[in-house]
Amino acid sequence: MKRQTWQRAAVREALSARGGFVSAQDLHTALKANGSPIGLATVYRALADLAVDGDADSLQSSDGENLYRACVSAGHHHHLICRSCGRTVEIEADPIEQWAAEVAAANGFRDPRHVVDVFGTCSSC
Amino acid sequence: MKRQTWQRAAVREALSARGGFVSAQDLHTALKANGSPIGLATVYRALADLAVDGDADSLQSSDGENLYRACVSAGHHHHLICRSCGRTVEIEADPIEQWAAEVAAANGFRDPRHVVDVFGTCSSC
DNA sequence: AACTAAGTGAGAACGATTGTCAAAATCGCC
DNA sequence: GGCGATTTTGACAATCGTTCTCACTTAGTT
Ligand SMILES: [Mn+2]
Ligand SMILES: [Mn+2]
Ligand SMILES: [Zn+2]
Ligand SMILES: [Zn+2]
Repeated sequence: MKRQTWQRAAVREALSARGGFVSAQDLHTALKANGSPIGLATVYRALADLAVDGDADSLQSSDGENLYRACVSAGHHHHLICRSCGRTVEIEADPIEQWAAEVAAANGFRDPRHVVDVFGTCSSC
Repeated sequence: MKRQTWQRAAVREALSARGGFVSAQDLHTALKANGSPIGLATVYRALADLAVDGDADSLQSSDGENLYRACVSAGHHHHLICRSCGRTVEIEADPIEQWAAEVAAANGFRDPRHVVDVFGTCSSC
């Protein structure tokens, strides 16, 4: 059974406090800066769990880091991410969902998953 | 000026010989298995150059590896990739191109780029 | 309180990628 | 063909994000 620890709560809360996407390392640094003695490995584990449970979105940055963000909308969705400041807008992509399913089926691919993220420069940047 | 070396030619050729996406390490292993004394760092450099020059597609796998593939169709396109055997189909995504541009503009994002890849299990797997 | 399985964390280990730098190879030129 | 300036190579070290190890702690149960 999954146990409730102050560490997981702290990660959850720190992630929400941050607006956009953060790396595990940055979140760990932020937590320590606030006096928390939480371990780095624990932050990694908590974030991975949150992502699995659908409570956080995750994506890899262009330089290979895994970034996490407290999920605001439930269910499947995609992201519009500012490549300068990290500001993120969650977007629906109804036309894409169907398109992905169709193109997979048309080529004999089963169990399709897709990665659809749009990067750009936001109006503030 | 860019010099022509047998190493770059070998990487180019090995990449074409492979059908789908390969990691630098795997391609290096394949080259060595064929008797080539090429160095690993050189394979990394050659692949990066090919990608920059538009002669190879690149993407990061879900576990963070950079994968490369000899580009067959010129211009912008997307991929349908078998997560089991790496077989890749290049696909057009006309509906997505327009959708991405629209959703970026609607949210005030400039200079939009998008990542659209569909993963699945191909009919042979 | 006692028990037990799950969770934690400091540090080691890992793995893909990049940096270093002396030796080797390419290209333009004579 | 030979020369020299410049680029490229490759063995190896270094980086860096992430995962593993394992002794210790703790949540949840009885
Ligand atoms: Mn999201
Ligand atoms: Mn392609
Ligand atoms: Zn921005
Ligand atoms: Zn396949």
